[in-house]
Amino acid sequence: MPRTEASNQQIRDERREQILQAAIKVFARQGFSAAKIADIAKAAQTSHGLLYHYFDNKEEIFAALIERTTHDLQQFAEAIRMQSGDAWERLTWALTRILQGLRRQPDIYAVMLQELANEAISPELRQLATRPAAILQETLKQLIVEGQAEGRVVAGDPDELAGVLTFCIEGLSVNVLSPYSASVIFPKPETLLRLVKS
Amino acid sequence: MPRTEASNQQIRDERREQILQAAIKVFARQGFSAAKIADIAKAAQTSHGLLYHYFDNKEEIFAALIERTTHDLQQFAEAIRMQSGDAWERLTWALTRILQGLRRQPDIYAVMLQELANEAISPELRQLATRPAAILQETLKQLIVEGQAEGRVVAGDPDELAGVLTFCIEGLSVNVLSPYSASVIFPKPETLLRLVKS
DNA sequence: GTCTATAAATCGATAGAC
DNA sequence: GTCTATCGATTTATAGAC
Repeated sequence: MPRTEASNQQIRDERREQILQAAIKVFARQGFSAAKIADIAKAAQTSHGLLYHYFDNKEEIFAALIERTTHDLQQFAEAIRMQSGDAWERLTWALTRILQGLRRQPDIYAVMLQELANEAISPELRQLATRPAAILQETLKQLIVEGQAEGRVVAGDPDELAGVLTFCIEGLSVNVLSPYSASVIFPKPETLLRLVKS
Repeated sequence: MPRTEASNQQIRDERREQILQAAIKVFARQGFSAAKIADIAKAAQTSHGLLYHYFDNKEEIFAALIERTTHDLQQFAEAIRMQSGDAWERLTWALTRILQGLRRQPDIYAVMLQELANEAISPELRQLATRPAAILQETLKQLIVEGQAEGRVVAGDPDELAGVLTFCIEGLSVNVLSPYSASVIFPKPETLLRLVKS
C-alpha cells in the first residue's frame, strides 16, 4: 500500500517543523554564521542532505524563522487589543506575558536581537529581521500613548519609553541564554512598569 | 641608520592598537565567527599575515579586547567611587557617562553582549567575556544599595534593579549598531533613572 | 522521503622572501 | 617588521543510490 499524498504532506510538515525548532536553538546559541547546517540537522535528527530538501540554504531557514516570529508577534499584538480593561491593565498583561514567554523560550528573542547588526546576513534579510522587534515596540508604544491619555502613564516621548522597554527585554533574552546565566534575575513585571508609571 | 629598539617598540604598539581598533568594529558588526581575519586586517590596513605576527589567533584578539574592556570598566568604577556627591548623584553621573560612551562607541558594548551566549567561542573566553558586564552591573548595584540607604532609590532587590539597567544598556547598544537604527531613540539618563527612583 | 559520498568554496593559519 | 603564496581543515551545497 503506497503512501497517500495526504500522509506525505503530513510527513513534510512535521519535518519542516522539526528543522525550524532545531534551527531556533542552534541560531540562538551559535549565531547565524557559526551555526553549521550539520548542527541544525543533528539537532533536528536528520541528515544534512535532507535539510536541503526542505530549504534552499541557510538564509532560507533563517527567513522562515523571522517570518514565523513576525506572524506570532502580530497575533500577540492582536490579542492585546482584544484584551479587556484600560490601557494600563493591558500593558501590565502584555509585559507579564512577554516575560513568561522569555522564561519558556528565550531563544527566538535572542536570535531576533543578535542578527540585527550582523553584516554576515544579507541586507534584505536583516531588514526583515528588524520587523519583530519593531512590532513589539510599536505595540508597546500604542499602549503607552493610550495610558498617557488615561493619566496612568508618565508624560514623555512614547517612542523613547517603548524603546527602553524593548531594550530591556532584548538584553534580558541574551543574558538568559548565556551558560553563565545562573545569576541572572528575571525582573518582575512591576519593576519594568515603574519605567512608565505616572 | 638602523631603527632603534625604542622606535621599533613604538611601531609595534601602534600596529597592535590599529589591529585592536579594527577588530572592535569588525567583531561588533559581524560577530566573532563571521569576522574574517582578512576583514580585520583590511580594516587595520595591514596584510593578514602580519596580523599573526601580533596575535596567535582570532581568539587571542578577542581576548585582548575583553581584557582591555574589563580594565576600562574597572577604571570607570573607580572613577565613580571618586566622584563627589551622594549615591543618587553618582548614579546619575554614571548613567550619563555610560550613555555618552554608547553614543560615541557602541561597538565594544555590542561585542560584550553578543558573544555572551555564543558557543562558537571557547568556554574559557566566554567566561572572560562575562566580566565587563558583571563589573558594570556590580557597580550599579553598589550605587543602588547606597541610594536605598539614603532613601532616594526605590526599595527592592538591588540585583534585580541593577540587572534591568544593564539589560537596557546592552539592548540599546545592539540596536544602535543596526544599519536600520535611524529610528532608535537614545534614552535620556532621567528616563532610565525612573526605573530606580523612589 | 531519506541517506551517504563528494565536489567546490572559504578561511584560519603557516612558510619563506624581502 | 611586512608581505605574498600556499597548505590544510572546515563547511556549504549537490549528486546519486535506496
